[in-house]
Amino acid sequence: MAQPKSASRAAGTRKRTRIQREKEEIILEAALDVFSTHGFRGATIDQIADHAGLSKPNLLYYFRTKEAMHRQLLDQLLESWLRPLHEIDAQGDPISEIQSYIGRKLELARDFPRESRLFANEILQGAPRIQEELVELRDLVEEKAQIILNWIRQGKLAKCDPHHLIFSIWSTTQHYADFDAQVTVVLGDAKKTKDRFEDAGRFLSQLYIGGLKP
Amino acid sequence: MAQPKSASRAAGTRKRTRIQREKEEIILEAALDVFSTHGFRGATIDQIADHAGLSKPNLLYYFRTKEAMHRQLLDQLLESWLRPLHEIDAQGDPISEIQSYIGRKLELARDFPRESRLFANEILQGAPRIQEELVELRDLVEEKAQIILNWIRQGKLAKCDPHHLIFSIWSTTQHYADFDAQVTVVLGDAKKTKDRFEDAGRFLSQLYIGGLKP
DNA sequence: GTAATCTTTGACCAGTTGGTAAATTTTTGA
DNA sequence: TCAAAAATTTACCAACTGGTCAAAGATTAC
Repeated sequence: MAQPKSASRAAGTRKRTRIQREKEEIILEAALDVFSTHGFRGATIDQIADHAGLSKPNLLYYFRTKEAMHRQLLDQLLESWLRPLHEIDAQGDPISEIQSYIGRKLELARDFPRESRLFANEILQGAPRIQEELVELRDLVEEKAQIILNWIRQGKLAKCDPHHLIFSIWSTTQHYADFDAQVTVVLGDAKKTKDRFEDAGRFLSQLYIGGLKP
Repeated sequence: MAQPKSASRAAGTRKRTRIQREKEEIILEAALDVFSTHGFRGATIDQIADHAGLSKPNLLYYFRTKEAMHRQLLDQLLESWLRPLHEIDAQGDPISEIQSYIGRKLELARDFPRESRLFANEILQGAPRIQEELVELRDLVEEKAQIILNWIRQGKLAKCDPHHLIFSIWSTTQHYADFDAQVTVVLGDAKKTKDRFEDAGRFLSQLYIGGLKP
């Protein structure tokens, strides 16, 4: 007999079997595909099951609800999402710290566009399922905003509002993942993804060096 | 007897009655609310009907399908959406042309956030319903990119990729509408919307003046 | 080998969804 | 005023939705 109580508790404490680990990974991969392009409400369990090549009841054996899949994806996402901001070093050179922050964010947008869109969908729809996590994000932003303010006070950076500086970096970098459909039409299919991100990196580098030099 | 064929053809050629004009406006207003927060697939006709204070069949008397409402919203949107870019004047002063373009885009984000989110939702989901319209957008971008390139050749603007310049302006300005839920958490509820957009305007002004001056 | 456990499936269900049909009520124009 | 047109409502439907259940099939540990 099935034991959904333990098996489907993906983040459970009981040790998971090999099959559990494999199937859960397959399911999350499929769920990421579907959630990131249709949003939570627009996605259906059947779609995810199709993508995963599993039956619907089989999916629900590993994750008790659609929301459980969504939640686990978001939880996994947020950690890696905040890491680049975390890595900003108060001891480093301000301009190059910000440059490499932009570089790391661009890499994330290039290598994990689905994750970016999953997050964008959630925020766009009012962030109903990640209010708590956003508080964590706010605290991290506050911490880094203070570092930036100190840099400004020390005359190492042009005077500016650090919050809006961070917002602008988020938006310009994530734009290439979230609005990929638009970017592709404007630049033409011919432009390869790799070139596109290199061009973007050059442009943003120049923009922020010019705009932030004291 | 009802004549859905003509009445529900919202953009029809037959002259519309007073009631038709009023109700269609009410419905589109409600549809904008719902579509912009849930996306096309996530929105239901019942929700829109509730928002509009009408019965579901009554809604479908004015718009034959859910898709018809969505399409009309997008059609109306795109014109006003492209206007700020249209207004960039090749004869004007480059830096101040770009400054006022940013200003106009920020105003749109402030005054029409739902429209911005409707558009964002559509692009995020791969722009399945507005591929044709995006081609129009591409041509306009190409035209303005040429103007910017000329400015650069004349030494009036720092050398940069005009496409990515436009992308960065789109993303930084629309961010305040599309990611409002996140911005509000980070800045705190206390910060009034008006102040927020003024701060953003100041920051972006500085960033682009510094980054684009030749 | 075999019993206990884990995995998968097919049949099913109640609620929701987009949309329809016909009858009724309201508005309009002569 | 009154009939034609327009607007609204009630009742309805088939397809889809998230999710359940019990039974059958596959693995595992001894």
